[in-house]
Amino acid sequence: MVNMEEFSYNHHRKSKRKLSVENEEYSRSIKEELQSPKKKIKIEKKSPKTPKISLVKTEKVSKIKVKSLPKEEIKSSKSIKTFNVNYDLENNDLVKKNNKSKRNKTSTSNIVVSGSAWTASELLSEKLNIDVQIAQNLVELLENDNTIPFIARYRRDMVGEMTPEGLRHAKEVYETIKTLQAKAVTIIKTLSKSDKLTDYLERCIAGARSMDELELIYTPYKVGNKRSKAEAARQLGLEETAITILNGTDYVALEPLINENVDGLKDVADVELSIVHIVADIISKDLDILNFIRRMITQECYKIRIESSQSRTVKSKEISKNQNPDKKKPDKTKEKNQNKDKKKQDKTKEIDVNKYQHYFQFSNSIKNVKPHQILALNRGESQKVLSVKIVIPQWLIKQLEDFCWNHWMRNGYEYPLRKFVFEKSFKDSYSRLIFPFIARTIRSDLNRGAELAAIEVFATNLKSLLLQPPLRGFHILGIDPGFKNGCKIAVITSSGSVLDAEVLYLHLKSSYNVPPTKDENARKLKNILQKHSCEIIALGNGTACRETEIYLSQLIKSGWFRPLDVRYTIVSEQGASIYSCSPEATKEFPNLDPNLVSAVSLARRIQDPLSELVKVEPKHLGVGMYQHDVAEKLLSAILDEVVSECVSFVGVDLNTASLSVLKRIAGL
DNA sequence: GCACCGTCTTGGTCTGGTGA
DNA sequence: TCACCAGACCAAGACGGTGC
Repeated sequence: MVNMEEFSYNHHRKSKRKLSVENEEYSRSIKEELQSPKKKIKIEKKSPKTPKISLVKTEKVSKIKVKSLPKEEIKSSKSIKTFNVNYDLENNDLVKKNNKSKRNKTSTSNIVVSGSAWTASELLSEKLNIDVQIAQNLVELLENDNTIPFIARYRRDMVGEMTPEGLRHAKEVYETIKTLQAKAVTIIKTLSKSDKLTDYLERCIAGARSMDELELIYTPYKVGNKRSKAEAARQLGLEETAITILNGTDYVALEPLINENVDGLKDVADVELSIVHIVADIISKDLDILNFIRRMITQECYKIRIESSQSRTVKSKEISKNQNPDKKKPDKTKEKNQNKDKKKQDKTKEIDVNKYQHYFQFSNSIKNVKPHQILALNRGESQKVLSVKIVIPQWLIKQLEDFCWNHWMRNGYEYPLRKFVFEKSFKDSYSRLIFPFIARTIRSDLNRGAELAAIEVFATNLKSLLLQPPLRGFHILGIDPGFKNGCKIAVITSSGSVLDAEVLYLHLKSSYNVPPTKDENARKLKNILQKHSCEIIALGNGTACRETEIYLSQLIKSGWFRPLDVRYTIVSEQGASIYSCSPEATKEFPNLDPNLVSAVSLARRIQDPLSELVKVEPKHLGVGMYQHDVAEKLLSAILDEVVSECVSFVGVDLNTASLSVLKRIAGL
């Protein structure tokens, strides 16, 4: 039997919604009233948009009025009892007791009323634990398309001196709230179209404070898939029988239902199977079960594991590699399968399978698994190298089964058929519906968390990169190294204008005995540096970087550049070539070869990193973890904000700033 | 702003292969 | 033969682009 206390619902709003002891009896009776289909609830809405709803107790419990009231009044009034029942421990108890009186109903009637309706600013204030007024200001600012850097810099007083990081988090929460609102509207529309919407249900939907909660309320009302087994069984007219068996309201015999001319009703086994499909469907969509599962995932996350192994495709590829083709002649069926697998294997052909070696026998609890591991597993899975699965311990499955048993089987007539159908249905429901649902929920939760973590890492790295200290007041020579096409070099002034640009071959020749000082290219390099009094070299870190570095260090060691004191530094080339071919670069350097533009860009990257790096799209700067696996839209939105934030932080000289920098100024 | 279309994602189910 | 598993398939909805 399930110990309900183990599953006390650790909800962040628990304190707000907890059912007070003095209200328990009252709430129970209200709940029974609400669940009774015969009695109607009178609803009075003062504001047509977002009514604040509370249930007002009158003399007779059967008369319940829903009234719109100011928040303070709701809090202070003793005569008015707010109806804040939800899925916590007390409530589960409540639901159990109510079940006795509602055995004949299907699970869809068992809806638990949520908190009162809310406005975006109220929910934002609640979720972020900030003042309602600040939340309201924030919502207004965001609604008016003010960017995070702008708010952080010029509207700080309105948002309680929030940091840019805090504002970004607040914006994310606000976006979620907006999505929640939109989803609630869609659900209400859908339900009203199918005539399933009641005032009560509408309030529940409007009061849902998270996607999970909304999903829980909506799930029992989702239209079944026409192709599903349960729907097919319902088409045979077996739903009523299935519900009677599940609730145990009567003895049922299957023989009278047999019809030899109809598929699914041909014999007792057929009828039984169809009933099992319906019961399995009811179990998987029951609100209390879904609620239990959600708590199970939250509270037992240390016990639920995510595991990965080599995919079958990779395994079979390895086996076929090791096997001697002459030794065994493949039979026809195997040949057919091999052809089928060949396509899949081709996909993994070019992927370095060994990259995923750490994940060939990977196992971790979903609580402890790291975001980068989730992203790696996802990538491995999408490349068909890994197969990832969620593992739920047997005892947890047993607990779920016990919960289901207590939910339906504790009451009603006991007879072997009922017991048999329930056991079979639970097995079917778990394997076909519940487990895939749990796995999907866990994976999507983990993915969401991992994506956010990856974006956060990206944003932090980008910020550090952009805020590197500049090296002002020097002439700088940039080198974009290369073998076949030579090293592209460019000298810039202290203000970034191009003085000289050409191609030299700055690496040791095949005959290593020839010192670089005897090389014509070394002489040319020396002349350029002396001509422009340039002592700093920015060397790109791409192809031929090491060879060019050796060449330069040998020249410096031998005192080749004297009397100049030449030094070099290695600069990241990420995005430089993309920028050099962009329309912006063509506009800036109309007469310069794009290859030489990248050398200019490298020199500018150490002279004024921020001004140069803002010209490149943040995602091309290569400072992110699994950046190609996260939602591109969200990533670019956040990175754009980080860039604006950095530009605002450093400040801009309007007379000299490029268009790319001016575009990033907050508020412009 | 709206309708339309194609593409992608998600949820649910089925099918066929594998190994005990 | 059966249970289990991976992958394929399908339907519905979401989303983005395009044209009016």
